[in-house]
Amino acid sequence: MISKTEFIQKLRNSSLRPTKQRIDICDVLFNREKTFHFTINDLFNLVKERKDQKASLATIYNTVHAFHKKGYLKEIPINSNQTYFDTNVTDHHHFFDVKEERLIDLKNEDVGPIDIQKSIPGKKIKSVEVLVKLED
Amino acid sequence: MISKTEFIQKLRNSSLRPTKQRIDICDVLFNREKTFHFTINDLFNLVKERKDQKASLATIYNTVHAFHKKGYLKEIPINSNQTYFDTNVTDHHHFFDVKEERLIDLKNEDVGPIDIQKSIPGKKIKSVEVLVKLED
DNA sequence: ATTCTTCTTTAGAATAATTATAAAAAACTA
DNA sequence: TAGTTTTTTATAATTATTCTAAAGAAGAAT
Repeated sequence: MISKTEFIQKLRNSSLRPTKQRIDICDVLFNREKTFHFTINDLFNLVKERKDQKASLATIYNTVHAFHKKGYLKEIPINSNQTYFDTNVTDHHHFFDVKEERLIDLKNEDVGPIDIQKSIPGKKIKSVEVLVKLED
Repeated sequence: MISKTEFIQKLRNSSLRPTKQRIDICDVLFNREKTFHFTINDLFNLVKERKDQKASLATIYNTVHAFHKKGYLKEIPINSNQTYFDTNVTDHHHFFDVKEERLIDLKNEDVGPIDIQKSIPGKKIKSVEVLVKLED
């Protein structure tokens, strides 16, 4: 359970003003047992459900982008009509159930080390992500 | 160099009528030394450049979807404003240069075997794709 | 060839995710 | 409290993609 004060601290440390909306979004995103996957729309609805506060869709977009930029959220590379984000920013991979449009975490240990034996001059590797598509 | 007749054959075998537009798109897509990555817009422009024939944007969409469904094109899982396709339908992976928005093939051999040590009940693996993001 | 049926193309409208805008509100500073 | 900067917000703009329905092309039957 992360306190409001902690969120305020963290936001300040990231030079993001701790607005009511941002604190609320933090609470929805990071006060959970497990990390989770969401779309902008998911998050918009989750925030809307709360009685205390609401945030406009534009704010959800702004905040998610700000958090992503700061490294508090990870974008999951899949082709979908909506962009998926992940509160698990550690190095890991995903299953994607194409039929149900559902993402499932895949731990690094469940994939084993991936050794990229090719390099591109002048470029370095930023991330290595595995996407495993599932079917019935 | 693949002949028009061959394209017509292949289209017929796939129960796709060999229209002028489809044959032209085949020529643009498959009559090349190397496989390549493209967006709908790229393809639209490539077809437009040709003097002999032009195809509407809707036809480009229709055809790409049809070819994808038949397994002649592969969709590359990345988050971009546009969807990328690949004429290389063999099992392989990609580098994505985020800055230049450029895709580069990564052979299976350059990645080594990927062993997914987790399974989801009732589901089987359809594909395993690695995306390596590059930065400067 | 001619007619009939089915599939395809096409322009344009519709949809939907995302981004841009600019004024009002909130947060910070002095 | 007044002044400055950042943020929120409603709304408009943008853009990739899908839908629609009419015209055109391809294939089949005669």
